[in-house]
Amino acid sequence: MFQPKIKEKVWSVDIEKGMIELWMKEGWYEFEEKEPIFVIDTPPPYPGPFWHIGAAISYAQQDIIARSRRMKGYNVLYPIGIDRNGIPVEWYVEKYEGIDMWKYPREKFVELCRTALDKYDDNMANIMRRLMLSGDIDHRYRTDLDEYRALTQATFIELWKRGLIYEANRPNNWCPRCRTTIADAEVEYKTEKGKLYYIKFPLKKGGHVLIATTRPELIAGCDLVLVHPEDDRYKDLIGKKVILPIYGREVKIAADKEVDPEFGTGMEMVCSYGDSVDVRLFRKWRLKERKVLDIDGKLTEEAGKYAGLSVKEAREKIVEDLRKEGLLEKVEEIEHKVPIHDKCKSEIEIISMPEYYLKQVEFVEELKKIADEMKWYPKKHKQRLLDWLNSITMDWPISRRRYYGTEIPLWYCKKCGYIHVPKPGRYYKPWKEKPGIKCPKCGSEDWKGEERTLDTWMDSSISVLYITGYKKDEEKFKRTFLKGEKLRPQGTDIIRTWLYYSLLRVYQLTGKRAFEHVWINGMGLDEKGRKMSKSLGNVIYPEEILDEYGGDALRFYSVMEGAVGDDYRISKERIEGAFKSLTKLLNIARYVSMFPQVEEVELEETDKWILSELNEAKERMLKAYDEFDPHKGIHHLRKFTHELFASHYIEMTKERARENDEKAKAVWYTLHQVLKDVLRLLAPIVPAITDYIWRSLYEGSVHKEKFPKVDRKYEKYRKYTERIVGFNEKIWKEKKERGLSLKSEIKTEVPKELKPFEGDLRRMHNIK
RNA sequence: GGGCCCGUGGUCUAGUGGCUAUGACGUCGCCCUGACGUGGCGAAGGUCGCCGGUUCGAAUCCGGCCGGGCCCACCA
Repeated sequence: MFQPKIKEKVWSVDIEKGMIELWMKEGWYEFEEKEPIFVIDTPPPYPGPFWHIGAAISYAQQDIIARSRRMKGYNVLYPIGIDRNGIPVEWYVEKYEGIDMWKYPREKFVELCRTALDKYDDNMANIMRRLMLSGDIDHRYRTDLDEYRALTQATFIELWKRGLIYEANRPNNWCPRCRTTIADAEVEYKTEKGKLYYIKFPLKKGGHVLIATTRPELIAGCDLVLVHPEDDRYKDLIGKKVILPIYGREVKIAADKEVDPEFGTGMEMVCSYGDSVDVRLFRKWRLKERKVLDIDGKLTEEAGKYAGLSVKEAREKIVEDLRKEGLLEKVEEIEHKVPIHDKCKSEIEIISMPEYYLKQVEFVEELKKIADEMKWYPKKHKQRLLDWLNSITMDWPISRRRYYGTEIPLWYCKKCGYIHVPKPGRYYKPWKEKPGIKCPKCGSEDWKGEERTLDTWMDSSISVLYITGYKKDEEKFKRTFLKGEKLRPQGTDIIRTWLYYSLLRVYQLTGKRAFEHVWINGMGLDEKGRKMSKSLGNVIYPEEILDEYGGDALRFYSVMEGAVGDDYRISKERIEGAFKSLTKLLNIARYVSMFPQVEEVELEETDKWILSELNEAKERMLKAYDEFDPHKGIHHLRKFTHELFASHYIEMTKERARENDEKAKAVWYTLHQVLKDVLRLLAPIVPAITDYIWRSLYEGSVHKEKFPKVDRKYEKYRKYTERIVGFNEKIWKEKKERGLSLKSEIKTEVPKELKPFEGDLRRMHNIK
């Protein structure tokens, strides 16, 4: 009699692995036919040899949302994807194959990229399984599939036909390292120590003025010198001319109130292009652009004798020359911000190139409305999107001069320049395919295929359309995208890229807002609150944690730890603490498993009391799940389980449970009732241990269960909680102080408020 | 320069006007009972960032400051 069904006394990673294998065999989480539908547009991670533990944790948190929605009764569409387009794999191939992309046959290079990506694809999938993501990992989509790229191209073609895409030759952010134009959203700034050079510019009428600049190498591109209109020092010079040092060209002096008289000498030279201010000033003053830099970031013929030098070399050289000529007045050390490419962190130059643009400026107001309509978790991050929307002043350059991306599906007639746009639906590679038609304008068959690819955000930004069957399965699209609730979970770092571009593209294509819910997770930092990076040597890899503590412990830890949307520190010590909680849960179940399951019988007061507290924990936890923030409910649930249930209820009823009468059955019934509900409530967070326990004791799997219903039947019993806990603690303490064992007899009175529980309390404490 | 967020014992965390501020992890004692490699009891540890205001009463509301983080922006 009363033998536990659960044998293990300690939770273990091996049991967890066994559960994962079991689930894989059973094949789970097919998308079903029923409604309501809940769509989760999970960020497809980029494959690589290492996965950041913080990223891994955020996927676990998304899975908790998916599982909790399922248990709430939703049919959850939760696809898993891998993002494979773009620059990182190109670098990887260049580095590990020791080749230069530009000097390598494109077709072969693309093949090498694919092979490299495949190598890490499985690695990612394995970590996802260990994290116990309940999405369809086996049928994960990839953004470089022909089908996916065909959809990206189809959306390009549609927007092209609607006149939202155009080509223009404009100054843009140019990454010399990656040899491509990039969008403002991909630009970051870093603070750097730099030098401010004070240079003498001779005046045409004689004498000279002093101009301060950080970019002396760009003097060749100078087409205007500006002063503040109210600056008394220079009022007389407005309209006069200066002579550029080295080059001898004459340049006009003009007044513009944007000039800060306090900075440098209060006199500014405007060059093509030192920074984004120059770009604006060039447009404003209709200046003549001179291409001083080429695509490799080297100076051109325009720069005279400095042609062929890199920016750095040219700067040193020209400073030296100026010094020799006595034109360098002084050099000042300053800190300034330089724009860098978010992917490769190298400095960006502003260069004019012909690029394709997608209109975005005219959509900003509508997108602000959409930002307001969506529910944000947590609310505060909405501001980041609004800030970004408010800073958009130009359209989105979408063409990239790279190889591993979705090709721009266009051909140009070599004879008459006609642009051929193919029919949507297929995946086109114009750099190696012929369109197979005659030019409708001139009849020529001589075409030049477009060689550029699209910004990878053009692909990723339609993930929610791809997963809901847009342009492929109208029925599915209607049920999921149009009728379902859609959630976008993602990190703070990609609000202005992935989130913004998704909202823009989906709105342009469907006229709808892409999501009802936006859930923003915080970033995982190291134990001291610093970013994890290889250079700091503070990186923790998910495999390490998964091998040592398992996915359940990591998931439980992440829920115990931080509130949604805030950064949090990752601590092994605390993950270990989470693991201990799992062992405690296992042992609670082990105890319960000693007793048979019975039909509901007449309950004693103690039983009703714990059920009232169970309901309280339940209500809090369910509410937390509703708000996609299980953290809000988990502390109370843990307290209920470990303290009220394990320490108080179980101890109070231990004696009664060992009888074999109706009163014992009441305990048995209650024990199982509580355990089942606790398991159901915890199942989304710790899927392995809850299912292990469930399958050991009950029918089926806990993951096929629904959340328990709220039941306030015994609500009034909650008022006893404080007294019961207080009374028990008092007795424990008293026995302790008197050196008595907990089993030994004690003489005391049960307070009259606790009369309903007197029997259980007397047996528990052995009160005579 | 503008904006946003945050600031509770060593660490994490509950708590949006009201009993001596919650709990966890960790630390230090003691104890072990038949679900528990665990558990129980106890101890140390916080002027709830600082200052002022509102109020009978503030961690909680208001203002200012300090500190930390983030975003945006034209300092060449």
